[in-house]
Amino acid sequence: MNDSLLSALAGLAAPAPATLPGRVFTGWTSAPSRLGDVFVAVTAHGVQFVRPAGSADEFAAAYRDRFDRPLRRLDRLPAGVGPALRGRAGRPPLDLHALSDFERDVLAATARIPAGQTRPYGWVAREAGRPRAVRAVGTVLARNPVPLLVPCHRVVRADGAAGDYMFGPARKDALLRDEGANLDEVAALARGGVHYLASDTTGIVCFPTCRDARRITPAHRHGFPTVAAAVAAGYRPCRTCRPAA
DNA sequence: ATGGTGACGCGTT
DNA sequence: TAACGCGCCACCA
Repeated sequence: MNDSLLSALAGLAAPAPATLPGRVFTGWTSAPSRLGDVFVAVTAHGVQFVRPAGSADEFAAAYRDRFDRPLRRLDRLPAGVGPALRGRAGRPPLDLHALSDFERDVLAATARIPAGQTRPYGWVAREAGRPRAVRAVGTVLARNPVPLLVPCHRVVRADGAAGDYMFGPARKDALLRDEGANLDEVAALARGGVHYLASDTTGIVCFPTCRDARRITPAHRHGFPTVAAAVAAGYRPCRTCRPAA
């Protein structure tokens, strides 16, 4: 994930003035993405929504009802949005001012998951500073206003299953495979009760999709069902993927 | 040992 | 306010 997205999310941590939502100009357009053509709503601050193609009429009606103003059709997206939607490195500005602090924290944590890697819902909850709000994280991600731009498809269930996805579980799986995620290996490990991998040369334990875990030489690789078990065996949690302590 | 069930938990509407 | 949800874990058969 690129730094500009992270800083954009961080910058939004401060609540916007209450008057802002009604004053911000909004337009929409359609754009090609990794999920096919999508509807994209944009304000002066950045992308506000990414939704399935065909959402325009419904969105425009809701917008008129709420703000008493027509929704303008745009002929182009802000710089960086198109490439980011198509899965290339981009610098998509985001407008998430309408979200709660919790929602922003959840999306910011999700944005830190590298392409091709996955993290459990519980990991996002902990990273967002609410370790027990696991189910609330699921609620937030189910309504992620900017899928793809904030990669909620990289958040999976703790038991190794993919979990649900707003565009369908099959799409979630396809997106992850397209990013090079080692889903088959992860599934095979999970079947054996292994959810973490450790290296006896570095003494570090990782999530199986962590780039560091994937470079562990087979002879030095050890599987564990929990981080606690790995720690008890003398390993410490990876600083990159931060598995639960 | 694997799969189903319920209590639990939390932020939001 | 009570009910809801992209979850999690202990417990059971």
